[in-house]
Amino acid sequence: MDRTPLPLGRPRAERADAARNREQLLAVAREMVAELGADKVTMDGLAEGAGLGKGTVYRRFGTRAGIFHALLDDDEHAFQREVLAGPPPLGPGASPLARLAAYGRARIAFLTAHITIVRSALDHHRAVPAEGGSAFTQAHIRMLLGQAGTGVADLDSLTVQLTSALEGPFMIFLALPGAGPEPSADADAAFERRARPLGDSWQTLVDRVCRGA
Amino acid sequence: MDRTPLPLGRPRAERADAARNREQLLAVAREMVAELGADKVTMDGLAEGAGLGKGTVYRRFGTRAGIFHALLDDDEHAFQREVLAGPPPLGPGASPLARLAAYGRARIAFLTAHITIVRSALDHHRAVPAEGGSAFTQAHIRMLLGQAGTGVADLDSLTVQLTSALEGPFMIFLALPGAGPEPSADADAAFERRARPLGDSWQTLVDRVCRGA
DNA sequence: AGCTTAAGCGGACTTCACCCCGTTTATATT
DNA sequence: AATATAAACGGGGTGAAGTCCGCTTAAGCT
Repeated sequence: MDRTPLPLGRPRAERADAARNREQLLAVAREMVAELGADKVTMDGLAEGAGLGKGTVYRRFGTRAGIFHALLDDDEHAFQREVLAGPPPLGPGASPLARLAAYGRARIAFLTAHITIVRSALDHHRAVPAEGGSAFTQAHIRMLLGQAGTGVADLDSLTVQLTSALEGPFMIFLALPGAGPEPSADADAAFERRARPLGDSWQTLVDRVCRGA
Repeated sequence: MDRTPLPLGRPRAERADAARNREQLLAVAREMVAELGADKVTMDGLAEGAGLGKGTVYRRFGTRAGIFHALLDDDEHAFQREVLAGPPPLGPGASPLARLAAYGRARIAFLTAHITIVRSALDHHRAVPAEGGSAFTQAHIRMLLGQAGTGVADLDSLTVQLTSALEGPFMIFLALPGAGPEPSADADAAFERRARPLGDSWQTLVDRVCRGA
């Protein structure tokens, strides 16, 4: 008889201890980020804090950036769900241009809220769209531009540039106000204050870019 | 008598040995970049290759990124001179919009030509406009936008976003074709092929953004 | 020419990301 | 329940960035 209790085809389910350890590591990581700031989180420290070996941390997350990527993952998925199936104008139903504007504002809010982790999740050894949230941003912008009928011939290049315009400021071009690595309420507040102007500016940008042909 | 052979007021001139060593280090660095690729250049290796101590390398350049920054410096200055005092449309004389377009194309060419070093010159611990070439890009774009009379209220935010749109792709958003760290003629060629479309796209972008009011 | 001193120098040291591989263990099978 | 096996684990090892601090020396002074 062939009663495989697991989905066929898949090589194997995740082992129970592995799952438990991943949760444990993420919990400890979250705690360390809150307590010490993201860039005080070391692989050794995380392993020790979780009572596990360093090798285990690497098996789970592959790289330091991977930890922060995982930390972001839940929120990122919720965000993407809103975009793909939520109410308009962020979700489907509104005009492409309206969705583009709404996406920018929402993304800016998301990045602002997660700024320290977003920065730590950058893997300096590989280009960003490879795996990160920017891949989604890029794909979504690309789709909306296509629907909007901008009259632009080379949508690929435009997409890359708009993605940069949207996410670049957070990744590299905007100095963190506090400059210090510790999480500071002041820094957060100052960053919030920048979020709205950037959102407005994004709106202007896409309005004008799409008003072509 | 008071015949100071050195500029007064300045604390002290650079010592001769220091200058000699800096040249030496830069020469060795250039050689290592050409021979091994930028990310095989280590501080230890550089020091040893130059026959100097590691402390000296750090005194001169402060950080690994500093080396590449210094390597870029000459060309960067030449580039800036062209922009500030060269012939139009890159230099002064043309309309702001024409200069903006020309600047983008020129900057893309510059970044393309220096791509590996540009990437190595990124300091992941501080935001880019702080010291790098992007500060100049940002200032220049800001000035031209002001002159162009775009009708946009918040030029600061727009400037940050356009700077990101221009330089972001090279810094982080564009995967290097070869993916390998060694300098490959193929990778360079593939990168060149992306430069022109990006330039065209930049032209469209600024055309449309400025055609506002 | 000798003296003073601040700048320059060097390399041991620390910290951290990431690798490796022998050992342990959860799970499926019998 | 016993066994087989692939996955998970752990922690020592490696390479590189960046720091420290006592020694050396170039450059100005008398």
